[in-house]
Amino acid sequence: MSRPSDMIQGTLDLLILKTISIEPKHGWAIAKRIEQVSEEALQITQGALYPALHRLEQQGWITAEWRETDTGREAKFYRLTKAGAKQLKQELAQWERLSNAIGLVIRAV
Amino acid sequence: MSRPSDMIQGTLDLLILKTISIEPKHGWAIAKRIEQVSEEALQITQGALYPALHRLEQQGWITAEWRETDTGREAKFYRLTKAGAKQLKQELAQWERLSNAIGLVIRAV
DNA sequence: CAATCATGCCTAAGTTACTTATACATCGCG
DNA sequence: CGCGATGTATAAGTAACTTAGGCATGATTG
Repeated sequence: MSRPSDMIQGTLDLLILKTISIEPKHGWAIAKRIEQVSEEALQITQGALYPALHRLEQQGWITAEWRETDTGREAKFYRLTKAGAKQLKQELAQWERLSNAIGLVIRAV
Repeated sequence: MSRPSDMIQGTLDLLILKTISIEPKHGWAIAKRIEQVSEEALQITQGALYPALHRLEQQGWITAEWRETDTGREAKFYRLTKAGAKQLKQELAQWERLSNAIGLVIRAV
């Protein structure tokens, strides 16, 4: 038992891609940003975050580079690739399509 | 490889509960109804449907009864229990909360 | 009248993306 | 100098799918 969680399965990739599309960030900052923007409704655990980042990197949708953070430590900054931007667009469209569809069902009478 | 699918993981229970909350239905009809109401955006495969129904029944959220369909054949009609109605309410609230949160993230600038 | 499609229920094996738990390192602070 | 915050990472377990079957009956059609 684990549900209900503070995640909708399969949306993490979308959230990550969207977040770094605005500005490259390191993993920890990506998670914090998503949590903050969602008003703490979404919680990104590290066990979900890092595997997702590696997944996205392996797909060629993001690339990593070690840089220094504001706080003066080394961290892996991720940015979108061109393929990643395309993927983001697709995942956004897919999300809109499916979440609207669910809306139709749950508001049906 | 299987994604992207025509499902958002974890929402099938909600869709089923909502659908039979309007009127008891048999499995096959539930799937057809969801597909129709969603304007074919959602596709419910039988491999997802029947395990979900058994899951929900085991949780005590729905109960089954063999009855005759319009087309004159025997089918298992499912209806919501009281606990199921409560569960539906919770899952609706959870969906609203999380899908809104995702909306915040994907519309952030 | 036989074949095929639609209706209806079901299960097994494989995959994916989570959860939970753990490990490790550095920095700032009291 | 210990502890919380910052930062990356992996392993084991699990839930809910996908894919691919199987089975039975009623209706349609060539």
